[in-house]
Amino acid sequence: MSEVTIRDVAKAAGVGVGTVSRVLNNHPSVRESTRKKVEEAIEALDYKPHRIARQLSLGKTSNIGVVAPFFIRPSSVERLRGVETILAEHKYDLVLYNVETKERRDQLFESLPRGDMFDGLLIITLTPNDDEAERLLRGSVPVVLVDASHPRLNRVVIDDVLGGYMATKHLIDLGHERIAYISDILESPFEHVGASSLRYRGYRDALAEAGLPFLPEYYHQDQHGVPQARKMVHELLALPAPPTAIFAASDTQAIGALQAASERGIVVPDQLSVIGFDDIEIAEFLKLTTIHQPLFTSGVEGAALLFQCMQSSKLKREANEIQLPLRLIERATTAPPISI
Amino acid sequence: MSEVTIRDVAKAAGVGVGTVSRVLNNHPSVRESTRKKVEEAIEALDYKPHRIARQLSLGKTSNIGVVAPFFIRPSSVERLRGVETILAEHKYDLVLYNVETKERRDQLFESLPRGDMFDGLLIITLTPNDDEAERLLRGSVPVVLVDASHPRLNRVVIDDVLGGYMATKHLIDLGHERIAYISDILESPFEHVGASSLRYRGYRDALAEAGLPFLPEYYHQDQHGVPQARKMVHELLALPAPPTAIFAASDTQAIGALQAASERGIVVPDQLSVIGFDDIEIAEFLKLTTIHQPLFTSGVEGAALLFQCMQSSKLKREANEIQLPLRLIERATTAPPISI
DNA sequence: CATAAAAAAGGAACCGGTTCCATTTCATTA
DNA sequence: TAATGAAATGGAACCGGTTCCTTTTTTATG
Repeated sequence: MSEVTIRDVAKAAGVGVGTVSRVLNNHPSVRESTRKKVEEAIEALDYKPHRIARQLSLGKTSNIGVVAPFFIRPSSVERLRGVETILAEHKYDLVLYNVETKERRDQLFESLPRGDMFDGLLIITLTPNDDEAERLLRGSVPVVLVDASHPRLNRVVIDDVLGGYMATKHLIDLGHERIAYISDILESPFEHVGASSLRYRGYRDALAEAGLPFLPEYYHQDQHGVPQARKMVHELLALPAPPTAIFAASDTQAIGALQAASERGIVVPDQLSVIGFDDIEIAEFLKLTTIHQPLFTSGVEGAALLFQCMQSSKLKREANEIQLPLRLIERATTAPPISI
Repeated sequence: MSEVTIRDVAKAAGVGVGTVSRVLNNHPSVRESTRKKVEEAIEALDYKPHRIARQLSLGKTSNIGVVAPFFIRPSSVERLRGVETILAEHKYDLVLYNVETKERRDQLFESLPRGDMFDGLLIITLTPNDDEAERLLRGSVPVVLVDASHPRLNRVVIDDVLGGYMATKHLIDLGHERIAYISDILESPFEHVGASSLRYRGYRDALAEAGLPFLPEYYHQDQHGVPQARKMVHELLALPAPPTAIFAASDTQAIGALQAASERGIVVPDQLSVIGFDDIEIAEFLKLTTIHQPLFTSGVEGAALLFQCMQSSKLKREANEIQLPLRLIERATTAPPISI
């Protein structure tokens, strides 16, 4: 409808296009009387500048791109909320790339470094391999990873090994000896080295430190999601010597664990302890013991770091790493095991 | 980095820019040998077309815009998932506009009709007033409302009055006579006529039909969110004659209700029935009785309708309305009241 | 082999902004 | 009042694609 261009405005106001552009961008060297004329013409024609044209001319989009396995992870939503907070401050818009399949992931890593649609890129929970990292570095826009890591890229991370250790240690301290670990698939096609496998390392470390044996049958992995976790825990609880405690690599999976337990009439925490990871919003309501990681904050920090990089994009300094703290939140799903 | 343009490619391949463009767009009239030359040059220079420039030239963005009060409503996430499904099929990208404040809402309704950043606009859970609807209609891109309604705009809706009626009727049928309703603020700054006030109408209708009095003290409203709902329900349960059943306008608020009840040692559903609305993902896990609305489907249908409009944008036919069905899901938070 | 018709290719103009440079207008000072 | 410098303005060129019109090349036909 509104095909009013800057030239139409210029004509209507009886000035040149340059002057109209200067008015639009609050350039100081426009006489007050001229500015008024132009503003009246803009008003009269209901002119609004064409953002795409502006972007092409400026070589700048005022968008930032966010890639995330968005809908399969409630934690992504929380992170994105943090991102949004910063974006709103800077008047940047959000272009969202959701990832649910490996094809989509690869296609994005192929096309995103181009970066013509945004001035900065935030990658959440997807770890690039070395080639991909290289491409991103060569690309024209700054990149920040959140909940993913690569030595050559800016990143906001947590210590997943420590987190796995903390969770397992908590169960050990309560007196558990038969501790299972459930997680999504460690060799995930999504991630180069995923968080779950680092947490797994922490789990193994804690067991080893306590002199507890690692039992392969206590370690299950499947796609991320409540129903899959439920199924895994059913299998665990059907073992001849079932675990007395379960460490789930995410709260989502811990929910599946609680579900399975409840379906078998097993009372948590009396007969089974469950600890999760993330501390997503409903964790509190479910009274789920978990390792809290600052999800919202990770988004805020990631976006802030990205803007910082965008400002000083010239100086190719070292890749920054921001590490956020973890915290054990003891609620009501863990307790000492039943004494025999 | 990659400032390779189509002219560079043309030079390298020893052809004109037009030919390169034709190769890029699979135009038939390019000789096979020429195509090969060009493709080799593209490969050699690692050329990727500049999307913004393409958009300006084409007057088409391959983006669709989605506005939603996104992070305050888990239901929006589910809807967006549906939208994404369709988008991925069509190779469209998603530009997301989150709304958390009235200022932001108004600013968006002011600027979005311009529609230069996307080829179609989806508005979720935000109801435009008549002026805003008019602007949207005059704008250059098709618009579809999801979970919001305006007679002149395309929309995917549910019958909120019926939903409110169904929830209340369920409680009445169980034998409840003291039924409270909690909701977010009816005269919300976000919405012209919000869903909550329509559900409220259904609530009143059901009460009236059953000959039950409407008691103002059984009707509370506050900002949307778990803690606010929790507070409202604490107040309700502290009344001299507290309600025996609560209808919450959303599952999120129902969760707050459950929390408050549990904190007061009131057993659900024996001493208090709670019914929600939406059937968000955790509702099943919480065994929450609720009115199911097709959230995911609403996104799918909304996006599909939008693409349909975008295809046949010329013919200004009537505004379509797609109404999705509601379903009572009886789980474990409602039961007959205790007989006195 | 000449010629007409069809196919392929070249490149200017365009999309709608911004910016830089040249030019005009204004203000200041002698 | 003229000279000088500063401020304000006009508009061509540019950003990097696409497209249309024109020219060149190829193919088909007599």
